[in-house]
Amino acid sequence: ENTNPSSSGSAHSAAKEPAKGAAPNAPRTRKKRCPYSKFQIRELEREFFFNVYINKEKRLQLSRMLNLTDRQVKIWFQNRRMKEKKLSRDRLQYFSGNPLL
Amino acid sequence: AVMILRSRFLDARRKRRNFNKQATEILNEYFYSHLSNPYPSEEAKEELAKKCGITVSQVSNWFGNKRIRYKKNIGKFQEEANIYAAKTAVTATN
DNA sequence: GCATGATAAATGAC
DNA sequence: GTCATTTATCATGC
Repeated sequence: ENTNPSSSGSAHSAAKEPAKGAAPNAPRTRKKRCPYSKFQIRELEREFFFNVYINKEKRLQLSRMLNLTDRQVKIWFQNRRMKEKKLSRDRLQYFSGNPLL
Repeated sequence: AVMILRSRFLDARRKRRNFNKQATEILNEYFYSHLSNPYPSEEAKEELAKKCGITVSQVSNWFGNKRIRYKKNIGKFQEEANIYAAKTAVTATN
């Protein structure tokens, strides 16, 4: 369904700098958020279930398979760990209210 | 039984419910009275959450959304800003 | 139909 | 690494 909009440059995807070296001012444009496809999410979740922390080799392998950058996979795992922590907090708060236990 | 609670918990997360008028009032009061730096501390968030009857995460969400949407269209919030500016001005003089 | 709350990518401080 | 945040997107309320 979805792949990187920066699909053109395969190897080192030009995530940020569109202009060449010419631009004197570097107002490094923030990369637009692009939601990942169902397939990408499934594979990331699968690996996350295996190991909450991913090593560099699996990260590179996964990034190639999913057409994501190494950095994107790394960030995804960081965000996913934060999500897990928040889920735990919310669960605790929700069930601590003794809904009907 | 546990499954019911679990599903209820999952449902309750993405089903959006508007905050009551009173909570929105409190949040807006804080936001517009700290417009130069609308970043409540963790302690302030907890106090706001308690007063509004919502969670700290919900307070963070509200301020995040408010900051970006205010910045993106200040004109649209001008009327609202004036209302709360006047309101806080009154409380300040008292 | 937008307003609004929650979540998902992406950045930066530390 | 965590974590608060920015931003766009999603899902719902009305």
